[in-house]
Amino acid sequence: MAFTIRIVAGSTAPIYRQIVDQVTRGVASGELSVGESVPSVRQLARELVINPNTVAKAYAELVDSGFLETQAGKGFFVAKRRQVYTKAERLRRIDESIDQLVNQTLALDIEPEEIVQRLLERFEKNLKPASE
Amino acid sequence: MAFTIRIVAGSTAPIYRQIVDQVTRGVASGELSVGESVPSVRQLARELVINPNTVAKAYAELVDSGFLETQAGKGFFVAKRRQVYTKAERLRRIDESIDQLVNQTLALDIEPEEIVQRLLERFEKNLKPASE
Amino acid sequence: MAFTIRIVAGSTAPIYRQIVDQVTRGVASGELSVGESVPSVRQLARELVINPNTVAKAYAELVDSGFLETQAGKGFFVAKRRQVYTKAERLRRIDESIDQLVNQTLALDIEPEEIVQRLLERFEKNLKPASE
Amino acid sequence: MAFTIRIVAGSTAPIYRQIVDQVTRGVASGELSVGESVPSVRQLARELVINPNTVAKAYAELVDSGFLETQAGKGFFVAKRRQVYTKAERLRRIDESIDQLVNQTLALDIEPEEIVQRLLERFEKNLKPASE
DNA sequence: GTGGTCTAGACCACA
DNA sequence: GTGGTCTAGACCACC
Repeated sequence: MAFTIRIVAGSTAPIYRQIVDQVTRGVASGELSVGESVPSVRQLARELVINPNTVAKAYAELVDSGFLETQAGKGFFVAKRRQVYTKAERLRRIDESIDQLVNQTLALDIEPEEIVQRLLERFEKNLKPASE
Repeated sequence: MAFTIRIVAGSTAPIYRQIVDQVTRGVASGELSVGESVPSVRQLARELVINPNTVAKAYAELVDSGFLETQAGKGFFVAKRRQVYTKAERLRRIDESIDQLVNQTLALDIEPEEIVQRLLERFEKNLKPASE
Repeated sequence: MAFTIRIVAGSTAPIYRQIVDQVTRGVASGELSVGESVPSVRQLARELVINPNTVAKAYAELVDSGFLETQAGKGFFVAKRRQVYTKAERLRRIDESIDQLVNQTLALDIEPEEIVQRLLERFEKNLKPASE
Repeated sequence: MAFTIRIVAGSTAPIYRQIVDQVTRGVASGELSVGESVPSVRQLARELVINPNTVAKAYAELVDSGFLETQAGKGFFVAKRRQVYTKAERLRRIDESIDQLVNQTLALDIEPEEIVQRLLERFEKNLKPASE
């Protein structure tokens, strides 16, 4: 079964980010297993009707962050998971996102409980290998 | 003690965003009370060693979202708190922040439980008008 | 025929306001439909012979009030119509315009009846998707 | 009975505008009659705790638009009403305000009927010599 | 002194 | 090519 990636046109997230996120999730959820190949840059670009540069950029970032490996002439494969950022660096980055969420919660006058509930729902939806 | 704003150089958040967030927090936490003035555009720009336009952009956004009011020739003042956005619009905006947090969590391979815990800590710290 | 925007030099309204108003009308009248793109910041700036920042400021306001959406690197698009502001906030904003009209009417010594009549005419002209 | 002017601190309208508007209304409503004197610049500035320049500027505009006359060494008096703008010019100016109101009505998705009703209320309230 | 608007031009991220 | 951010500096209205 081929791993499929979908681009949401209207999304605020840039296309290359959407690709990165979906591959990341595929690996995290186990839908993509170590050693498995992902679509070639050109093929995925054709499928999604986007610029190959955009796919290449996404894959480059995935290689950089340790999710993919490239084998010259053969394509991209799911890498053995390794951490590229130190724990401290990862927490610093995630804390910026947490801060922003807390700020928005205050700014929009929403109950923290409501935020936590929505966050948990989102985590559940994204962690199970979607049947969709 | 005067209300102070600090810009973090290494942050991914743009300067004007950092100003918006900190004033928002100041108002939400009660550190800034209704009718109180905030530093003038030029003064804050001098303090932070940034361009006045950058401060003006941040303040304009705060006026639009109902946190500040302006009196031409006199300055910006903390506005009476009011609900500007519909519930649907507020959820739409908060969901963008939640999505970003979920994506980062997966991308950085951090346990959702850890995120939720950190978020709860942050809420506690920010919702009680800290002694700080 | 492409959607065109015109700037009136002698107007008291600032340029960016004129752009905001005309795009708003275009969307409200249906001349611009959902998903359609508006001229790029740079192109419109060239056409109107104004600074790109001025266009950007207008577009940013239109995004904030829910009329446009942005896709970085691709442009601005007409957003699906949604209610962004609470009823109270909308009345607060419209009352500012009403106040200004009443003040001008008194200052210019014009009969209120004449104002009401002109206003009604204007509503009729603008609310039916004109053949123009 | 002295003619009193009140300044609303939180208003978006500049102070000098508020003075101009209130004197204009006083004349239009008949509360101030031809030949009657208005408070001196210095006295009004003291009363309102504002800068005398601000009062002077307002009075200058009222003289310019024909509502007041000045008699050297004696003060300012309500002038015999005369029109300083041509009818066409007055309509052009008022039309800008009408346009803005129509735009806001479209932008905020408010029923024209509601606008007309609020406008009429406002006219009524402002035309009768307020007992307040 | 204050804010509001506009220009010119730079650098970056994204497609 | 697109938008997003920031700087530098101008001119105006208002206090």
